[in-house]
Amino acid sequence: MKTTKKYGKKQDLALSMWVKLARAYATFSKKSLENIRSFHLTEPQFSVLESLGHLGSMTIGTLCTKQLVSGGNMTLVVDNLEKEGLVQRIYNKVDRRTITIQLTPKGLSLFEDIFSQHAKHIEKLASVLSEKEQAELAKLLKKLGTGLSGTK
Amino acid sequence: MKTTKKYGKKQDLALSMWVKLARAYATFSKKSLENIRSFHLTEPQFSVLESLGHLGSMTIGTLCTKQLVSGGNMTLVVDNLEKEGLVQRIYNKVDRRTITIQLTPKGLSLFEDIFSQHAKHIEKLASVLSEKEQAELAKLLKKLGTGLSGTK
DNA sequence: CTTAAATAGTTGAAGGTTAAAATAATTAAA
DNA sequence: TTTAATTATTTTAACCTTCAACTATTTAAG
Repeated sequence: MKTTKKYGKKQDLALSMWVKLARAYATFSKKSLENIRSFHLTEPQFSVLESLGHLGSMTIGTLCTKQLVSGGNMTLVVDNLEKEGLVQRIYNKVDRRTITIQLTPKGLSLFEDIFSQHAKHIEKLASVLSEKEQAELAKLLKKLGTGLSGTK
Repeated sequence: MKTTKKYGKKQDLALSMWVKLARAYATFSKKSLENIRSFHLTEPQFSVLESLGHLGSMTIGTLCTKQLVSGGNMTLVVDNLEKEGLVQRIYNKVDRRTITIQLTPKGLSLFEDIFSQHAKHIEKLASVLSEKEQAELAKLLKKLGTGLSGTK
């Protein structure tokens, strides 16, 4: 294993947990990405389509909040989706600072085509764990994630 | 919640688990990164120093395996660490295709300065969960990670 | 030995990522 | 109202990331 026991019991436990979280995420993410690439999309592009498809049109800023990324980043991802003709920018009349992103017909059609396939793929990957284990893992991850969000 | 229940019970469970894994990782990673940035290092630079400090000098290829990244990537990260005078390339005589990366005195000194601080920081973040929960989470994450590694 | 295949690392192109600075528009304060 | 502060998005610079093509070296086959 990576972390040699050198920092005391509590710290070793925390470091070990963090290493395993990072590795599990990296491995799962890589497998998921293989599937996404087969649709000729990048991971962040896919996530944006997913948000728009499931929740409807929203502003750049809202997309940033959902995906936990910076504004500069989202500008580029939306640019690239727009080049592909999958989304379009709608300039709002009410508040002219905001821009709403919506799926084009092509984008909506793609969304509908690929998401059930993708869900099947995720299910298959997760089946490394039993349903009970998945539920327990989800519970702990949620506690960790939400607990951290409030941290300084 | 993000995933609206539309894909059947098993798929919803898997999707929900995957969303929580991604969020917990993103949040923990962001908090950890704040600490790393205070040492004027990027995350991959920090990881390379960690490997070299804990495990000793190794080739570019071995670093790639440890960090699960591509060769082209590691070339750049090592370039940037070399510019900072933290590591150096050692051209091997035995097999002239390989290059060993080792810490400079400056790099070793930095490693020794920052790792106990970083371990404390990770411990603090992880303390959102009890020790028992951390152990349980680590166990499930390990099973997921190693189980996936063998998947097609 | 000579050629072919495999291995280690670098390079270049295309995207993603952040932080900081710059624009533009809205809201609040004096 | 005029000015100041805030909000939404874009731009830029620096770094990370992968994949595919390329160089150099080593190993294996004939």
